[in-house]
Amino acid sequence: MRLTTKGRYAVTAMLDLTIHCDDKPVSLADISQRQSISLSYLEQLFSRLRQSELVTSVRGPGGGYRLSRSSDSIYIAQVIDAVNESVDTTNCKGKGDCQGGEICLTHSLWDQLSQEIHSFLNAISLADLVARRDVKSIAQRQVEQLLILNESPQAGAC
Amino acid sequence: MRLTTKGRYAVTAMLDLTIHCDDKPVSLADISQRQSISLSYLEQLFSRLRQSELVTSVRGPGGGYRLSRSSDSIYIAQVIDAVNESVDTTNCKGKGDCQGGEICLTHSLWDQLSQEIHSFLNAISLADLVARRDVKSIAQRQVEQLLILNESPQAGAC
DNA sequence: ACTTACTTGACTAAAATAGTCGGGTATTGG
DNA sequence: CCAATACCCGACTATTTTAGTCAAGTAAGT
Ligand code: FES
Ligand code: FES
Repeated sequence: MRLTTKGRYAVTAMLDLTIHCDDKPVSLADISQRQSISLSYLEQLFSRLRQSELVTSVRGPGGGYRLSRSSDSIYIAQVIDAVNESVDTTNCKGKGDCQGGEICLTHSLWDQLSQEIHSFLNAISLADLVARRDVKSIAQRQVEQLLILNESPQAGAC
Repeated sequence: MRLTTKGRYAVTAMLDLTIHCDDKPVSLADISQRQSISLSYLEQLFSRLRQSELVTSVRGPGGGYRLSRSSDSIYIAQVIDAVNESVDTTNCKGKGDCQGGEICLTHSLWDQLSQEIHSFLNAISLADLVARRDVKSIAQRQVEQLLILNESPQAGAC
């Protein structure tokens, strides 16, 4: 099992994408600033997200990324899977051959745990997260901090 | 979050300890053979398990390790915590200061997931695992394989 | 004494993480 | 057309973690 900043960044970026406009695509530079994630790293992550068809891209000036479908049909587990290749906690990738081809003592435990985690993350959509009170207020704060920092008078709060 | 072979080995070894006798202490050499885990690595793990007071040690010939208390009051989460320092999935160790001292967008999600995993692993005791049908039969297989391999006529199946 | 088996600490090869860097290519506003 | 924007892609790297090894002990039983 791996759940590190890679997966966290991916979910954070997708959430930022969900929050900021359904009309115009969002550039990685914007996400990078708001979420304090390195631009180059974001590019790497979005390459995977695009391959998994969670986002679509628009090139050229004014371009950026868009969710490929409605935010209530994109689940956290899918985002993590896209960048992190599964939340499997078994050692054998579910095959049951840990101990020289044979199943090990604790296989069933890890198998069960994996299912538990997966169903938890698969029950939460991006839309669910956006609806949370704390997420709303943090997003608000991030936008305000950025306006102060940039002094850019683009008041277009979608 | 980290859940790697370190945690898995620890749980496996503790389970082996639970299965093999409540009367005489179990040596690491035995566990090493049955579970195919390097002896030196086991020593390292048991050092942590002993510090967390999950096992007690007996030195000298015939010595080994014993569970420090009844197997139905040792939970998987405790074993993993002992070697793996928590199954926390947040980036901030629960402090909420990911983003330059401020809380990040996804903190509450990871916090919730951590609690989910912890309560799952904290609801399963070593005794619960031993009672499982698959665990019983795998343990049986391991003992038989070892007898064939060693030709040691210690028929003392506790 | 001698052997068994725990105890401790330092060391290491290999892998994964968390990025960076440098060049592309498509699009569009002027 | 042209230059700026912003996605696209692959290679490269420092750091950290994992998964161990190795050596030199110490305590206890026979
Ligand atoms: S984890 Fe699946 S066989 Fe060991
Ligand atoms: S994970 Fe806790 S603040 Fe970001």
